[in-house]
This record gives sequence, C-alpha cells and structure tokens, in this order.
Amino acid sequence: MAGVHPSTVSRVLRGKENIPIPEATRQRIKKAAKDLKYLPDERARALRLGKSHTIGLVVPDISNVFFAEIAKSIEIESYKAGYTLVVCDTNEEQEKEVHFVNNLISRGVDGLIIAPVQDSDGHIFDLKEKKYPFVLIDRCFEDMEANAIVSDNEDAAFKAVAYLARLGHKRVGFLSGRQNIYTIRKRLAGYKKAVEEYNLERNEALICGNGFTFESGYEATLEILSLPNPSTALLISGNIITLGAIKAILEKGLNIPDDISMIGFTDNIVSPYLVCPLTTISHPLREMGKKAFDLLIKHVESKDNLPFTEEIIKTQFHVRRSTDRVLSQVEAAW
Amino acid sequence: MAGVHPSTVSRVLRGKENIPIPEATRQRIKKAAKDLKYLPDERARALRLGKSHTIGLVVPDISNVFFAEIAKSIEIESYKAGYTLVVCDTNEEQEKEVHFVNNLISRGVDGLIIAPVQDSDGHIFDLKEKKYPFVLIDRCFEDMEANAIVSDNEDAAFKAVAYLARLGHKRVGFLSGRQNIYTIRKRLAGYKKAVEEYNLERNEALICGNGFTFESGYEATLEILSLPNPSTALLISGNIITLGAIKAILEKGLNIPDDISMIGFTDNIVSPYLVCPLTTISHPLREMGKKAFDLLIKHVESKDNLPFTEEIIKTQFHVRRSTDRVLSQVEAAW
DNA sequence: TTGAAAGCGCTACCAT
DNA sequence: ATGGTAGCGCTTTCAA
Repeated sequence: MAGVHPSTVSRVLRGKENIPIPEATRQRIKKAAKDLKYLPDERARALRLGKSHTIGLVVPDISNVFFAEIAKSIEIESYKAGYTLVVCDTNEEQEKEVHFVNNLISRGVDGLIIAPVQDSDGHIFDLKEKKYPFVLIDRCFEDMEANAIVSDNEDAAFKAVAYLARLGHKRVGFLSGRQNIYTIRKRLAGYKKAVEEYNLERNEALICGNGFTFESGYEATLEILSLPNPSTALLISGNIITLGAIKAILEKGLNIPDDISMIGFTDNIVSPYLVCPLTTISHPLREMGKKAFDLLIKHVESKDNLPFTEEIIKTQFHVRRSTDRVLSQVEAAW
Repeated sequence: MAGVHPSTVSRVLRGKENIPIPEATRQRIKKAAKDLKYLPDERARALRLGKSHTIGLVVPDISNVFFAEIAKSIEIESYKAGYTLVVCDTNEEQEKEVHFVNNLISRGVDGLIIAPVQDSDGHIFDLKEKKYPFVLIDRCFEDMEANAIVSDNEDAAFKAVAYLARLGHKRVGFLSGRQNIYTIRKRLAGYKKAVEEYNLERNEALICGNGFTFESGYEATLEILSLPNPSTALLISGNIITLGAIKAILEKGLNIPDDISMIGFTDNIVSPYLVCPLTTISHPLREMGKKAFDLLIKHVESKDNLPFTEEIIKTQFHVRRSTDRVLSQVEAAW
C-alpha cells in the first residue's frame, strides 16, 4: 500500500532510526499501517527472532487469593518490562501441569514461573536439562537445585505454635493441605519442633486433612473436634480450608476464640473481617512475585549459565484479637 | 534421526492414520521423538495453519474472586476443549486493555473473552469490523451489538432494595464501584426504581464511591455514615469494597446488622463467615464462564457469520442472618 | 510409501 | 535509500 518492500516497512515500523530512510517514506509507511490497522504477527516474529517476549506462569489454583495475588504482581511486573504473561491453572492436577509446561514451551515462551503440584518432577528435571529458564515459586523440590522463591514455612509454623503454647494451649491441631508438598512438609516440621520444645500433646490424630478445598477443611476440623480430647487451638494451612474449619466449629456450637483459637497460615484482605478476626501468618506475595519475575528475566536475558538462586523469604505474624478489629502487626522477631 | 523426511515425521506424529505408512517407520519416528523429547513448535504450526487453538481472556482484576472464578471456569472449559487460555489483567486501566487486546490478536489467538474497562470502546468496534470472534462477559456496551454474557444487575438491585424496604428501611445507601460501567449503571437504575416504588429517601449523597478498591469502599462508607441522616442500610457493589465498608462501620462503633444492614452485590465463599453473615446477590459465575466459552467457540469454529447472542443471566438472592450461620437460599422469584 | 517444494509473516543480511 | 533473498518450523500439495 505504501509502494515499498516489506523489509522497508519492517525497518520503519520498528523504529530503526539509525537506518537512513527519508522522512517522506517513513510517513507514508506509518500512515498506511495506521489506515490498515496493521498489527505485526507476533508468532512470525517470535519464530524468526527466537524470542517471544512472553513468559508463562503455572499455578495450582487461580481462584485462591494466595495465587491470584502472586499472579497479579507478576502480571504487573511483566507489563512494565514489556513481557506478556500467560497464566495457566493446573487445579492441583499433575497431568495438567505437565500439559501446560509442554504447551508453553511449544509456543515459545522465554521462561516459566511455576508453583508445582509436586506429585512428580520429571518434567521439571527436563527443563533443567534443556537449560530452559524457570523459577519455582512458593513450592520447591528439596532434592533439586533450581531457582526458587519460597517463604519460611518452617519458621513461621514454629512461631505460630509457640505463640499458642505461650497462651496456654496444650493441644494444638494442625489442619494440613495436601501433605506431600514442600510448604506443608515444612510447616509440619515447624509444628512438630514446637510441639517438642513446648511439650505439647503429641498425637498424630491432631494432624489432619489432605487437600486445599473447603470440604477438606470442614471434614478435617470435624474429625479433630470429635476426638476424645479435641484440640483447643488450630493452625490452618490455607485460605479456603480456614472457611471450612469455621463452618465446622460453628456447627459444633463452639465459639472462636473462646472455645478454640485459630491461626491461619495465609493472610488476606478478609482475615480481619471474619467471624472472629483471624491471627495469621502473612506471606509477602507481591514481593515474592516481583522477585520471581526479576530472577527469571535475569536468566532469560543472560547469555551465560547463571548459577541458581534460592531465596527464602521471611513471613510476618499478625496478631488479631476480637476485642480490637484494628490490625496490629507484630514483628516475627520475638 | 529416524532417517526420514520432516514431512513424514509430521504425518506420523499427528496420527494421520489414514495415510499409508508402514508400522516400522511409524515406530521409528515415534521412538526418535520420544528420545529427543520433541515438542512441536506451536508458533510455527499456528503460522502455517492460521489457527492457534488459543483464546484470550481479558479481565480487570484477577485478584478479585469475582473474576478469578470466571477465569477458573473458562480455563476448565478450554482445557476440556483442547484450547489454551491466555489470561490478561488490565487492572481496570483502559490503556492496558487496548494493549492486551492488540497483543493477543498479534499472537494469533482464535478469539477473545473480555470484561471491558469501558472507558472507551474503539478497539472493541475494531474487533467487530475485522469480524474477529469475541464475547463480552459481565459488562457490555448498550449501544453495540455483540456477543455478551451478563447478569441481570438491574433486577437484582431492585429486589435487594425492595427487600430492605420491606424490612422497614427508609434510607438505603448505594456503594457503587466505578460509575461508568455497565454493571453499575444497571444496578443504579434498579436501585432508583426501587427507591421510587417504595418511596424511600431520594438523596444523591446516598450514592457514593467510585472505584473497586478497599480504600474507596472505606471512604465512601465514611461519607455516608457522616451524613446528618446516615443510611440504615447499604447495598454494596463489590467484594473488596464490602470489606472497606465493614472497616468503616466498625470504626464508627456501629454494629452490623443492628445499626446498619448490608447487602453485598457479589457472593463468594467467605460471605457467610464475615463479621456478620452477609446477605448477597449471587452471580452464577461458573455458568457465565462456561456460556461465554461455548459461545465463543461456536463463533470461532463456524465458517459463517453467526448472529450475535446476548444473554442476561438471572442472579440469586441469599438471605443470611446473624442468628443462623447456615446458608439459606431464597429464590429471587418473590 | 516417501520426498521435494512452497509458503504462513517476519527480519537479518547482502546487494545495489 | 531500498529491494531481494533466505530461513525460523511446520504442513500441505504434488510428484515419484
């Protein structure tokens, strides 16, 4: 339409200012592009250039605010950096994760951020072998060296149980999510350490649940409350589980926190406004997302083989009391 | 590696069973593919085939459970149908939306589902002009014929206010989100209609707020509570806003629902477990997501120009009382 | 039964 | 200052 060769169009439209092209031609081409509402075909560019300026994010549940927050911060960072983010939701299903990882590679994303399901790791080892840039977030594999941004689950669980112990609790229940993933194993380790150190009741029946759904939280809580000696406090590993637990507690006619104390392992915007203000462990999700993105891009844009980076981020402890609905933030340092 | 021509490999790997290729060759090729961990380059395929089996979803805030639920259901449907979903979060910024829509088209998605920011619509008209398949979800443009799946906001708002009127309220506040979008305009219309019909106090100051953030909910509520005659009930247009409103109400030392009643315009999994169980209007988000996906795919896979479909989905009214934390679902039919 | 060639849209390189 | 050409990886058509 501008009467010039495609290569010339290409040069003008990507603003190669250093190439000598008369202003007249430039304008003609730009006008034509505008009139035609021309959009470059990014597939073709990616094919030609070997770079897509796209990264993939694979999370187990985008409808859980925990991962939605992470996704949001990574989205914001990618936009700023001129990358497009592709988000995939595995629904905690290993098969879907493998599918998505392969699919994303197939479509030429420059790198991946993954919160893995952790029922298997072969596909992740494949990524390493191919030297494909990727960063694990929230969950990592302890027997695998890889880029990872995780939070300090063990320490947080320890401090939470210690806090309950100091309030006088002797039987603390632990509502776990899926037990074979990194975060839960770490939290369980911290829980057990505190149980030892504070000489609380050791009872496997107090460790209950195996899933991140509302129902599993509800049922696990009912189990614990039906014990001959039910726990007087609960440490709860997830946003949605917490709601199931509340339902069970209320149905049993119990009061929170008079009859049973709760600490939630993830904080979110509703925590202060629940039935009873919920004391929580807060994960700096936005920060984790940003760090994961920055780390990934560093690897994507570097020519050399950078060494892997693993960062464990400190959590914070938010004490919330029913007497005050005002959020008070206590440093986890005690 | 299998000693055959790429075209033969292509034929085998995509299971063109009708093409006569000896089983021996087939096995050789499949083995080689497996050993090499070969993954087809979807960019190249898309380029060649003119079809990417990818659809794009553009939402204003993925960290809001409202859109996260929609995203989740669309994700599930696409996976089942063999499509990959690309989710983009515009953060309610028009500029980002235009960027994402163009970007998605550039990368050859087969169709788009959009919950638009609605500060402008030129880029949407462009889609229509190019006959690009797309479906609007949750928010549509009243002066534009297009595929759309929305819920019955006006009716829902009317019934909610009517419900409050029947409880004896005379001054009902309306906490709106961004006022220039479809959903809010419709809700406002329903609100005003009920105010007329039930002869409630007409006062523009009772309509307050312009944003979907926690802060805007907080501040709008403070404004309403600071009126000479504060409202005795609130209709609240959003998940996050609701939390800001609760904060404001509690800070004022008021009790929910004794001093002030609340109805939330979106229901979610935490609604029953807030400070006071929240009566809500529930949008069938999963159903809306599925309908939007099915409609989009119908258009994507049809050769002809199908007529546009606009569907308005009924909402439901969930009455929740502080005396019972058990969810009681009342048909919106009364 | 398989290979060769063309082309999807783009851009880097080499010519002119 | 611009045009031609090749090739990214794939699939389809035609040829053998």
